[in-house]
Amino acid sequence: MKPLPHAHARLVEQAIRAAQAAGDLPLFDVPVIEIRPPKRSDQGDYAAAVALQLAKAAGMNPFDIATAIYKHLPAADFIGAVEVIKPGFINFRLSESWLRSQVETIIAQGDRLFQLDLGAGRRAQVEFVSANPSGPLTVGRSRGAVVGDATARVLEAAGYTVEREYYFNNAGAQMINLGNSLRLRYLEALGQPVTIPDPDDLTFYRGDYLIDFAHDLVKEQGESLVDADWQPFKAYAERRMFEWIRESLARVNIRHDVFFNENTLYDSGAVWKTLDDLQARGYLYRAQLPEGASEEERQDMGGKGEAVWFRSTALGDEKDRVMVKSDGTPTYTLPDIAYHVNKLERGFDLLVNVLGADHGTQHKVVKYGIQALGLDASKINVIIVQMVRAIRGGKEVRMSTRRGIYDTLDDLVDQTSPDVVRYMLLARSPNSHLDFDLDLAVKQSNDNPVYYIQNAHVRCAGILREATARGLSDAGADLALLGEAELRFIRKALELGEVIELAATQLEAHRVAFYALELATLFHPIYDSVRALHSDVPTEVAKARLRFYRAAQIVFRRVLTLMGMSAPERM
RNA sequence: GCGCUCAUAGCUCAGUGGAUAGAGCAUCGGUCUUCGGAACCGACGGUCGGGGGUUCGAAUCCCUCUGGGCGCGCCA
Repeated sequence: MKPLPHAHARLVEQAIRAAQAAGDLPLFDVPVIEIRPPKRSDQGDYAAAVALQLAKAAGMNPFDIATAIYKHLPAADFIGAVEVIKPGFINFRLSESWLRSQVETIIAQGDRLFQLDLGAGRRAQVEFVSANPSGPLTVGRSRGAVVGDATARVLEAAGYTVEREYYFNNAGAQMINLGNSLRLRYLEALGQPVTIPDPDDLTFYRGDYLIDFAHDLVKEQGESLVDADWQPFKAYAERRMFEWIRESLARVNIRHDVFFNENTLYDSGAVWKTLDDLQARGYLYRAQLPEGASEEERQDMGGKGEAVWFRSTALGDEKDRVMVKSDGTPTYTLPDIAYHVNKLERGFDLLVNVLGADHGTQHKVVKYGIQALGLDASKINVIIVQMVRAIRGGKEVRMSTRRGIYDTLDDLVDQTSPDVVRYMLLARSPNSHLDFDLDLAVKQSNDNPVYYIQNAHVRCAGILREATARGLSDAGADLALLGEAELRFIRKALELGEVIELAATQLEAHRVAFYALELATLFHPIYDSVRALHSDVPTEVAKARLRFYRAAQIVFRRVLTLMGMSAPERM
């Protein structure tokens, strides 16, 4: 099954060429033809504005162009009627008999409904979450998690082979800080005199979970670690956090295929090789200050030793970036570039990074790095997910993992449900900010679009269950008995193809969430009036309607699954 | 100050240069001999932040102003 706009567009394109050949239209390059459902149903099921766009190129008035296209339009089984309207719109209406037949098509497709082949089996990788394992997964991070997973699902539906990857960021200073923080808590748990740093000391992680870890560690290791440095503590904290984050993600139905460990980039030498390659291409220099540093910067940054700088300004960056600090250790950016080199080496055709807004600059530098190495940076696509602001009691809760202030995904799931959380975090354009009112989320979780959508599925399942109990089968139903309301739903259901295509090509998985709500909004009134098992309904009509509900159930299940949500049989 | 991003109904938000800008929630008023009820119907609610521009056509593109968020580290 292909999205219907393509099918229409092909007809229009053929018509334009035929009209040109016949001399009804002048010669011009045929543009990409956009077909879409109009806002109002009396304007047809699909409409083309191509004649208006062509007016200038063709030197004709739009209505005459539309008429010429109409005249040469080939026949097609899915087309019912075509109209040319005032300024030059061409409005298509789907054939009713064809629509009826789509009920069987939908049932036959089942869980592969609108499984597209845009990806043609090419390999895509979606990297998301990729949080430092320094604290539990926050609500803010969870947004990227949900968006990332939904994007992966949409790409799968579009025909890509998708890998979900978590870049496990376990090298670097923050993890050492984490190890040191746990070490303090460990000594504290042993009753040794320790001074817990004050809240402004951001090298100390103050979350209570480290206190729990410390007590567990005492149970497991006793006093054997009193003289140890940060290393065993880092390793322990990392392992525990890793398990925790993975469990939290699993609760909302998110599972990564690959956990890519930053340390391996060091172990394999990839980090230093990337540095050498940048050097060989002439993009590095050693200096205390970046080239062209201002007097101000000289004063701010003077006194430090020589660092290795990446001349990213040569590629359009606003300033050069440090790759190796004056103490000889790399910044985060260098392994990140090495990581993306690694991704490209693994042969993915499409790379998607889901990042928080606070990493908005970082990915640009990585791209400059990839470019500097002569690799194809255009394969790297970035979804910037804007920040989530948590609101509680009408006030903003400033979140900070280091300070130990945060709302976790676990808390939210505990208070609502995995499906509610997924939907709330998905049903929003990624680049719009999200104010998450936690009180409201909990309070309204029973009066939520999520249940409205799921209830559509429940109702379909329920009626089919009841039909089975009554010994009524929908096999061989006469779909000619379906009414206008049912066909209206089928029309909308067939838009799923376009939704998947747009969501995949534009990397906008939230479209699925809004579409699902529209579909449910259309469904419930139909369900209310189109009865199947009522005693007034003749058996043949009942069978046709049951067939319709079977198709509807498949559509809802497909849509819910695309969002990573459950499709319950009962509620 | 610079960069990115956002501003659409009371609230939370959709809206791929097309025709009369849409949902959910809230509010108000109805439906329901319950069968399948987390349901249905209706009403209220808009200078698409302000101002210019491009276009046959702008919520959508460009400029500018205002107001939020994020970034601007030899942190990650």
